[in-house]
Amino acid sequence: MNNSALLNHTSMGALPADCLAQLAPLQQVLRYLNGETIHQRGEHGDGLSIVLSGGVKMGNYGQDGRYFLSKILLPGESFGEFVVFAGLPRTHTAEAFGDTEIGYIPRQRLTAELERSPLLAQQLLVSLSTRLHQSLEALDDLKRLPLPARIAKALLILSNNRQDQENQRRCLPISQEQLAAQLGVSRISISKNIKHLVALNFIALGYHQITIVDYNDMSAWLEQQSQTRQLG
Amino acid sequence: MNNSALLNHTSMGALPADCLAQLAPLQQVLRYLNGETIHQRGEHGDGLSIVLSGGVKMGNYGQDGRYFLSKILLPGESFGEFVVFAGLPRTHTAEAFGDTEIGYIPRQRLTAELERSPLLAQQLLVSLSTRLHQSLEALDDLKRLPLPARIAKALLILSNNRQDQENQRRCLPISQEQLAAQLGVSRISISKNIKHLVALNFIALGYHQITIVDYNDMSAWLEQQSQTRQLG
DNA sequence: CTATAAATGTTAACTAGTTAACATTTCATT
DNA sequence: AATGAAATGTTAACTAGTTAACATTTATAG
Repeated sequence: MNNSALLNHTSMGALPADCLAQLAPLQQVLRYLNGETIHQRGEHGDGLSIVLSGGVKMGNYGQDGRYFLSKILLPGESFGEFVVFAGLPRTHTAEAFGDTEIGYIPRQRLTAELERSPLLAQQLLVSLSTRLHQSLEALDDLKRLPLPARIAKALLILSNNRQDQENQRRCLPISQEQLAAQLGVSRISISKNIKHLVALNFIALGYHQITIVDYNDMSAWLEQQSQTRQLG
Repeated sequence: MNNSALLNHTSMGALPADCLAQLAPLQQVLRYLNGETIHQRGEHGDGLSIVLSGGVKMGNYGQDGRYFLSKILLPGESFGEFVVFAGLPRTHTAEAFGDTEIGYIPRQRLTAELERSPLLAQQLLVSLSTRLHQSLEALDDLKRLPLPARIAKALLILSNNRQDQENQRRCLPISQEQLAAQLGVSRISISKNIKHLVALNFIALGYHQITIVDYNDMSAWLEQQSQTRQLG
C-alpha cells in the first residue's frame, strides 16, 4: 500500500456529495482489510456499493495468473450498478486497496428511493453515462493509439486528478511498474516507449516519479495523435 | 448494404417498447441516406438519439484511415446519453447503415420528462448499465482472451441475436471479413485462428457463412477459457 | 555507513499480430 | 457454360508487443 498518484485523484464519474448524503441512511457499512476480496468476477449481487473510505482495486486475473488492473475506485465512487439494474454478473474481481469501508444499499431500498427522488436518478444517470464514456474511450484508445500516446494520456489524466494543477510542470509519484499495470502492458514496453515522450521534452523520468515538463505541449501532441481522419 | 447477421439481432441494452412509445411524442424525426454521416467523433450535441429504422454504424478512423467498427445500432437502441447527461463529446463517428430514421429528443424535453416519470429513468438506468457492462466486458476480453476465444464469443453473441435458436446448430450469414472488422483484427488473423474452432468441431466454415455446429460445447469451452484464477 | 529492497535500463529470444501479394474457390449474371 | 466479383486460403516479410535474465541506480532501514 503506497501513497501513489492513484490515491490523490478526484474522479469523474463519482457521485456528488448531496447524493452521497441522501443515500447514507439507506446503506449498511461493510468493512474490509487491506487486500481482502470484496467480490469475484462472475458473482451476482443485489445491491449498489459506494466507497466510503479506502479504495477498491478492480481487475481480473488471466488464466496464467497475470493480473490486469482496470481501475482503482476511491471514496465517492460507486460500483455494482449493472448488478442492481440489469441483473448482470460482476465483470471484475474487487479487492480492498487499504483498509476500506463500503456503503451497501440493497436493491429494493435503492429503487424505492429512486421512485421518490428524480434528482437521485439524474445523478446516477450522469455517473453511469460518464463511466460509459470513459469505457468507450478506453476501448477506442486501445485499438487506435500507439503506446506512447496511451502513456501520455494516462499521465495527463493522472496529473489532472491531483491538486497541484497550478502550472505546466507536474510531478507524479508513480513507478513505471504501476503505469504498466494500469495500461496492461509490460514494464519493458513502458520503459522503451516512454523514451519517446522524454525525447519530445514532454516529461522527465525519476525514481518512482515522472514529471510532466510541459502539460500543454503534451496535450496538444496527444490531440494530434488522436485525430480522426475526416470523411469524404 | 447487405442483409447480414448484424441486421437480425435484438440487442440487449435497447429501450423497451413502452419506453419508446413514451418518448415518441417528444422527438423530432431526422432522416439520413445510407452512408450519410450523422455526427463525427469529438462533436458535442445536446440531445438523446434513438434509432427508429435502419441502423447506425458506430466506429472511428485511425490516422492511417483504417476503420474500426465499434457497433451497429439497430431500431430501439439509443445513443448520445453521455452527451446529454454529462456534456461529454461524441466518442464515435456515426454513419447511417441503410436509409435511417433517428428520433431526436432535445435535452430540456428529456430532463423534463425524467422529472415526471421515474419509470423512464429506471429504464434508462437499465439500458446504460447494460451497455457499461458490455463495454467493460469487451475491454476485459481484449486483454485477457486469446483470439480464438474472442472469435467464439463474437459468434455466440451473433447467434444469440438471431431468431433460429431452436437447436444446437445455428447458421450465421457473415463473412470472415465482417467478423474481422467487428473484432478489430485482420482477415488473415481470423482465417488462421478460426481454424482452432473448426478443429474443435465447434463450427463449420462456408462461403459468406459460418455454422455453429455445437452451441453448448463451444459455450462451455469459452467459459473455461474465460475462467479467472481463484485468489489465495 | 552499509546492507538490502525497490526501481530502472537493456539485451536477447520469442509470439501474435500486421500488410502485401497471389492463388483458389464460390456465387451470381448473363 | 462463361465471365467476373466476392470470399477464402496461404505464404513471406515485418512490427510491436511479450518473458527472461541480468546490470545498474536509488532510496531506506539498521
